[in-house]
Amino acid sequence: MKKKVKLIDVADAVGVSAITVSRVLRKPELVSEAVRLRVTEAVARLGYVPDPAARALASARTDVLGILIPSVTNNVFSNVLRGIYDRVEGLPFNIQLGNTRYSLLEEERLLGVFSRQRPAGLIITGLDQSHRSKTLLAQADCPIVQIMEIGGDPIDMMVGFSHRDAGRGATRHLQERGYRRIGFLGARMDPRTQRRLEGYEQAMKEAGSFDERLIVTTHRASTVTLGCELLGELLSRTHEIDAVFCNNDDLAIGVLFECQRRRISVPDDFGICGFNDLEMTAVANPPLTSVRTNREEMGRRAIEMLITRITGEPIDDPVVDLGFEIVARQSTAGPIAREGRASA
Amino acid sequence: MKKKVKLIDVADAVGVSAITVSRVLRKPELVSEAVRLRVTEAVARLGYVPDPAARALASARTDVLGILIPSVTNNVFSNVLRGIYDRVEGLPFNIQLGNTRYSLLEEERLLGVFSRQRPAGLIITGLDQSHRSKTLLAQADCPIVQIMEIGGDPIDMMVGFSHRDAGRGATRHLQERGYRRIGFLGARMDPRTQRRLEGYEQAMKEAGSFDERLIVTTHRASTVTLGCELLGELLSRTHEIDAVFCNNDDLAIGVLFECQRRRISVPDDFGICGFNDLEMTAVANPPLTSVRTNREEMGRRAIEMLITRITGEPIDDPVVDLGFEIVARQSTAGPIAREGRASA
DNA sequence: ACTCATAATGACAGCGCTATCATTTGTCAA
DNA sequence: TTGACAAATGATAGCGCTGTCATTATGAGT
Repeated sequence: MKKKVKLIDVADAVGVSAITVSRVLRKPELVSEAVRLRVTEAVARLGYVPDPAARALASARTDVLGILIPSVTNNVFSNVLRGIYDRVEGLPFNIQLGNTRYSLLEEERLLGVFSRQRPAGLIITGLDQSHRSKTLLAQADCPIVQIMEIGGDPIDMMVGFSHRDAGRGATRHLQERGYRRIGFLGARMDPRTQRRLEGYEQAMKEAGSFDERLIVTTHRASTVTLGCELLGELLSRTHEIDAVFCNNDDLAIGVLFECQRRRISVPDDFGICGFNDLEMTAVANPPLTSVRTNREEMGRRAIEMLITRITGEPIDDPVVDLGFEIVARQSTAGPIAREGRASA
Repeated sequence: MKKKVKLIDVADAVGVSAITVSRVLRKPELVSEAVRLRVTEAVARLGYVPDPAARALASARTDVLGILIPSVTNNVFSNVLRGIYDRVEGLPFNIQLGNTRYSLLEEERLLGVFSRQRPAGLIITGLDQSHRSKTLLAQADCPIVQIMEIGGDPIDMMVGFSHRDAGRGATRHLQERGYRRIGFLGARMDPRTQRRLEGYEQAMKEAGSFDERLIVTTHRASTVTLGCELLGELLSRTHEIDAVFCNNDDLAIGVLFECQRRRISVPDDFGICGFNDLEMTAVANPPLTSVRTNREEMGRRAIEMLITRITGEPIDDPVVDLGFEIVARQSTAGPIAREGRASA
């Protein structure tokens, strides 16, 4: 391994002081063009790359943007991540990803690790941080964006949408299409799923058709297979069901598969509404209605908000509501008019 | 923001020197038990957390394990990631994730960023690094694991399986089940997909049924919708097709959906074999045959190999073949005996 | 001509920690 | 008792960079 090229090596090569080279790299506007060009050339020629640790130690600041998400395998978060990586491309920042695995304790631990690094900015998922986490965030001394949801007091900034409204909107859509006995299937009951359930409950109560037996939830992570199982569970409780609002599209696809298997006709006998609008829903048979949320945009916006704050520009609104859209497809086209649903 | 607690603060509180506190944290076996206990207590009481930048600068070593993967949205890699995060939990290391987006240039750039941090270990995807990347890796002075594939000379260590063998295995499975005119659908033609195609070609040539028109590939990222489209493309070329080997399960699900739509009977008229064995394949209608690969295990093993090397223990074999398994399900149960396939 | 502001560069210290070597203390064989 | 050696602890000197202030050169205003 050849010896590392340091700032001073570049400086010596050009015949300036180390600090001038540093300035060419950090604040080029402070250096005359002539010197700047010679330094840039020498940096390239010698293959100099700054040492991030030394830089962090000396400047009490890093180029790290810390991201805390609860899962790397969940589609929803990887979509957000893609937006984040997209937007950060070409900018002088580095993404550091923390996987909290839906654990508040792990979130605290990672926040500790991150904040010791004096990040340039932080992105954290959701509104429900622990008290200790909030303390850590308050001390972090960098811009912070909470993503996925909006509501309550932002720690600093927020970008997301109201899961409660989305849950209510999806349920109302089913009601408008003529479904009455609408079930709720929820897995991985994290705070956002919880609020979608609240929206569902509200819509059902408003329609006077709320019934606890229609709600099936589990803390297990959601999968397509689980969608099949949960539908089975729901149907075993009561057959007087004519639609289901699934908390995400994996469950919805599972429900669809299970309906195919049980020869339950979708949407005539049974309506299905998913959540997240994964691309697959559009080509299923029948295509599935789902709630579209712009997750990549959420990632991009979060980065933009951080950058804006880091560069010291003013922010118009610290809370950005990205909204949602009910994408109505055939799976909720409406029931065939008849008394209740024929048993499978 | 309250003032940061430093090593020296802890040392003063206990009445020892800073270096002793450092040793309690780094190499506790060098410190007497009495002192160690008092220091540990003070660390907890004062809430001291070491500064990673200072540590990195002084020791020329970090606790960072750098991971380079081509995509964060692709299931395959997020499964590997999960294994990695699982295995690293509780260990004194931090994962730093780099997203190369299938770009060798971005891989080089990230490798530069990573190696400047003097990581404790590196995990990199695949065998096909650029020359510059290989140079950087050779200079990295830390253990390195190449994941996803095996073959060729390992830079240091490897864990994965032969994609060529897997592609051949899947094709042979279709042949054994009586399918003859077997198409190949491939998206995102990365090196691994390429080698699966080679395996397919080999099997088809061995059976004397190779035909270029049976191969449909694209560089677009694979999606379920794309699976529908590619099947359409394939069928528009020739109707004499009785099965298809899809390069991953997204495509396979899309093909299945498209078959449902075109009323092509699976598996009687048409066999479908996917790749990766996503959980969803097992509950589709009919359940899809797929090639199972243990991706989480791959992540875990990669971490274990790094740890073993970091702690200086000997490694039994630097190349670990995790193999694959053809999970035969109904979608390849075999064609109904008749002349060719009836046109849709 | 002389101040004063501005631009361009440099000297120096120090960020918080650990590697290295030095020193102190305790232990034991001769 | 004494020297030799190991165990425990400390003093010192950086790691590679940037913040801060100082210095020099340049030009404008009176």
